[in-house]
Amino acid sequence: MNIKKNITIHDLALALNITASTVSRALNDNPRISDATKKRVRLMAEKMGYQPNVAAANLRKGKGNNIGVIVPRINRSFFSTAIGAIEEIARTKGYNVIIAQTHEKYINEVESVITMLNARVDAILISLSAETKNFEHLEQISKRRARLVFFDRICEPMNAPSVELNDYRVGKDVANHFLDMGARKFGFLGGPDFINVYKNRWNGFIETLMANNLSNEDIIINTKALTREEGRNAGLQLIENRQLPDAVFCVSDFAALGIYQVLREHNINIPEKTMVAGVANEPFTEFLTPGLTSVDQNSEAIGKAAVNLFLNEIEGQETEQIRKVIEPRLIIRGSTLKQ
Amino acid sequence: MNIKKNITIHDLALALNITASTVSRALNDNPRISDATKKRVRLMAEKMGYQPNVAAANLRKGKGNNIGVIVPRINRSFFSTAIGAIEEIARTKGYNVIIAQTHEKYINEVESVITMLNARVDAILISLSAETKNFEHLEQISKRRARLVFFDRICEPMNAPSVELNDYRVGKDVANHFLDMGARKFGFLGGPDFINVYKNRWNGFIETLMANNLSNEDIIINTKALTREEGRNAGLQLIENRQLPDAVFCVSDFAALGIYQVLREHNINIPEKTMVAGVANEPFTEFLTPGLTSVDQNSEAIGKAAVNLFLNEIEGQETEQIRKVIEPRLIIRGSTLKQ
DNA sequence: TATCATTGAGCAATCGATTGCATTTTTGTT
DNA sequence: AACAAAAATGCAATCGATTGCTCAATGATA
Repeated sequence: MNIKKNITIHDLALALNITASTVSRALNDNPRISDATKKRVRLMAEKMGYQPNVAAANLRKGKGNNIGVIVPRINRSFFSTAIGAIEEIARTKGYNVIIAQTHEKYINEVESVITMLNARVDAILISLSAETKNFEHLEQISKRRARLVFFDRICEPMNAPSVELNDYRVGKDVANHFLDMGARKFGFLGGPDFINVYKNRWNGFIETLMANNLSNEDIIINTKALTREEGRNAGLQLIENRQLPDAVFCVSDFAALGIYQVLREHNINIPEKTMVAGVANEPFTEFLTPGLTSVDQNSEAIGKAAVNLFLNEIEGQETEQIRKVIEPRLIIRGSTLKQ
Repeated sequence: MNIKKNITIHDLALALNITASTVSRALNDNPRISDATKKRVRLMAEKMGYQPNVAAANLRKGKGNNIGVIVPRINRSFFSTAIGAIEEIARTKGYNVIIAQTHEKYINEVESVITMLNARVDAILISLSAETKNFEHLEQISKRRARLVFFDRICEPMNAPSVELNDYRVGKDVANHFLDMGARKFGFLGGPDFINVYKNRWNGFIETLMANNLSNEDIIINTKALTREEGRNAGLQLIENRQLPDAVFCVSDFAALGIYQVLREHNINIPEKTMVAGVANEPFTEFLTPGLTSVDQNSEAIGKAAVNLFLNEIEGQETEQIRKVIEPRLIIRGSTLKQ
């Protein structure tokens, strides 16, 4: 027969002629247990192939060892890299990482939060969906004694621990770079204004222009999706304009790509005629010809910071600031390098 | 005070003046409970904000509602897309998806398997690490009453359900395409031979050439990592050769990229002088100039098939074949299109 | 009306680990 | 040698849901 029942601490106790409590304490390295006993227990556990029943422990302790991560889409370089970083750290601390994607739908976000809470996650690290404007589901989290950490797309009013990119500086750096390259007329392709990320990029961009007595009132296009397709539409709009801008800033690389392609199809030279810059430093940006100037979001650092915010919190290190800002890095490539 | 204890089925039972067993059965839609009672229970559960304690249920039932997914790296377009597909389906069926990455290390794979088993996953969907040659840890899975499904990087001898790309055809299609384009001398940059994926690509490639009375014995480079860096090294090796091949097939886009870049840096025209093709259809391949011919692995289909293999199995639909093969799609771009 | 199904619901044990409190054993002190 | 203090271990309740078995109520049938 190969259907051996799972070994429990009671089996170990029996074999060692001690009680289950002692076994439990020994395995948890409780100081009340002598080193000798601990050693015996561990040896026997090894020998009998003991594997703890996490569900039982969870039930008793009222918590699991899980961290939930909710993002719009997993197969976005930014998110998958952040998740990778999160997983790496979480695992060394004994946490499992449960993932969910919202596909930018509010309803999916709500459901994922509930499911994760039921699965007894100790924390939810979340990057909000584009649709999310109501936050009741997130308030459930603390009521159910789990932690909440925002990253990237945060909800400022909730005042929860959060990690965000310095998106203001994203806009500022790009604007300054454009100015350095001699641009005087600007285009801007932005996203929904209620998402902090997009709002801040816009602010950083426009305020820097204004500080230089310039503006780009005419050529602002706000889109909802920031896909390549939307980028193409925006590009067509630009071309229909009587006068092309010297430089266009897109808050997303994919949208930038759309513009980029339309411009090239219309034989409008990048960067000589119009410069283009995006955000995310997606892998493909490097390989366009010319390369697409973009802003690296330091996704790995963001992921790491997010888990660490949680880990520090439960380890009682309140010293850490509750709101972490990661600095972006402007990657200058051919699309903004005029000779 | 806001520290209300969690509502349990006992609280519901008390409020409804029935027993916890009845509540449990009602919530699980057990036919032994009348519709009237079910309705009352559900209403009260809603009203009191009842949320099940999954740990308790898991403990009692001896299983969780989790699916574990283990891959080399999450932030690879292929894997993140596959995981995305898995998550999407799993969630609709009430499963949580727990992820882990091995970074191609055997030891990480072993540890992840153990942790996941302890977390009571119902299944582990795995794409093996490049180092994995020993499979004891995987045998644990069935002993602990969980299912095992391989995808992409599989272990043939274990004869477990698996989903793989038709990698033989990958090699074959590329070879045929090269032949169509008039190539007669070939380079090949491959990976470790004990990984099914690489072996099959090689076989498909070489056997197609041989069927045409050609070979490429001279120019085979096997590497371990298949990174861009390794690709560059391989590219340099090619150039040092007295005679460049007409076409080079790299079993990975990143490695192909390395070769591609080195060739360009040495002003060797692609495709006129040498054609290059890769595998994975990474997003960047489309945006190189010229575009990099590659083979799409249909990662979404692979992910879907993997979960479904598991889901069908537990739903008792043994009709499905246990070994699924997904067809690749050759994407021809400029890097192999001679005028 | 008596009898037997049938249906609906309750009882109580169970899953395996944890933990407050009690008890036993050991060590140290005078 | 006697006893307090400290160290090590045991006892038993507990976490919340599930489930085999028993019991009660309702209805059908002769």
